[in-house]
Amino acid sequence: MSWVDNFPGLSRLDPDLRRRLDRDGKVLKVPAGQVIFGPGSSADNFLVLISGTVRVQHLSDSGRQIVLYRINAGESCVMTTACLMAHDAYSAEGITESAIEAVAIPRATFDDLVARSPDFRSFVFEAYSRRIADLFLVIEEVAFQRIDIRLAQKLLDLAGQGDRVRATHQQLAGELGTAREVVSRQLQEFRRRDWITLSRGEIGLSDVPAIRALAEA
Amino acid sequence: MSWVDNFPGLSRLDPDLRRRLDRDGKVLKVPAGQVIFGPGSSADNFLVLISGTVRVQHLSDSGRQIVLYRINAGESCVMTTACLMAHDAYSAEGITESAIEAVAIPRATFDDLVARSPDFRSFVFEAYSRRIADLFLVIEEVAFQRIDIRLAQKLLDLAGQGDRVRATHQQLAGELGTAREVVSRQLQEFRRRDWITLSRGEIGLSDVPAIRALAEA
DNA sequence: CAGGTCTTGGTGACAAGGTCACAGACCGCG
DNA sequence: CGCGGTCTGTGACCTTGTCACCAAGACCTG
Repeated sequence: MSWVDNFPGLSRLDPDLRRRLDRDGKVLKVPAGQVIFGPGSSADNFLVLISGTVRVQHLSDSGRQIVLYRINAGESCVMTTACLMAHDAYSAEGITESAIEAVAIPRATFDDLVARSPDFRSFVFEAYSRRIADLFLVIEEVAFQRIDIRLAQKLLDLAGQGDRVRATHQQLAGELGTAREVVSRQLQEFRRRDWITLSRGEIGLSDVPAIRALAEA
Repeated sequence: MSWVDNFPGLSRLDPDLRRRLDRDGKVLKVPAGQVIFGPGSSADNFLVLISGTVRVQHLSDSGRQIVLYRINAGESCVMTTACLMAHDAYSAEGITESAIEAVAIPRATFDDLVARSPDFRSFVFEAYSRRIADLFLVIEEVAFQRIDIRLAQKLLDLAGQGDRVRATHQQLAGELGTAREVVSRQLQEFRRRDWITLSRGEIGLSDVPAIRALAEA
């Protein structure tokens, strides 16, 4: 039983290629809140996440921030890979949101696997496809969607199955690429409608159906 | 002499792989203003541009539009490729801005070249890197940059070496992902400062240094 | 040429969102 | 308890987006 079994896209690989992955890939554990890549740091590896999540965000010169996408367990950091391949500056940074386990696959092994395995190739290209779709969605939302709707979506997203969100207004603003004041005001409006309850660092969702209705408007 | 010679990234290929590209790649000519890919149409080819440019844009439900990037001669449509590989809907459309010549490389040939040639792999990954950087830039601009600065940049960009831009206000709005009225008002402001002259379908740049100063602010 | 129609551009009024300034509430800690 | 740091609330103001409508130019057709 090796980490490779956690990846649906990789489990079909040839036995000897799997052995190669097992042998060359180094398992890393990183605690929460660490910057694992960003402008400056150029790790020379293809990273694949076994557990935990990594938030990828962009910081503007003006100090504002936007979350581009999250890398979840079973996914890989293809974006960084492309930039590393092209020896290019990657203008986003990746931060661990929880403690993570990841496998670092050296560039040479990555290249070899791409060359030898159609399954590995489709693993890589599917990962690209998902990320690009994520970026398109971010552009669509930032350019054309109302902030109240985006905030409602984000609250539901961050709450998951539960009914509360642990985040400061500043953090929510960073998720959406807007300003803290805007989030504060929208949350006030939601509270006025009795959709949520507010306390320091936490938001309780008391009328999920109403929030969902707005999010899907 | 074949089209392959036009591509710096491909000219280093092995002679027999180049022959394979020559044999399997079909040269297409498409007139200006055609939609060559978009939601619905899923061409099963890796496209590479010999001449002309293709504008890739996204249409929102609300009828607004934004230009994501342009594919120039010597570049390829990697984004579509990733989505095709993953059998995924591509939510942007590509439109020829001029008459183009392109080479369509069948999926099987593409896959084979990725497997066999390190040079072809780096051609593909570099193309990804460039596109991803473009998308990051779009997100940064839409989310954080003022519209007057973006409009100034776009005017300089579209003017190229010349001092005039042939475009309607509506088209400029589509470039920037904003509304036509916003562009009209900003252009009025620029004219009030004697930076530009306005006529139907055309903008003359009379004070390029001033426009550049704003664009670089 | 007159009249109709479509495209393009201009503008006022208003709504939504971003910026700035500042105040008050809460938190942990000595 | 008092103090500094973080988090939240809010008013004023500016920029951007939306809506409604009009006018000028282009183009077509009888």
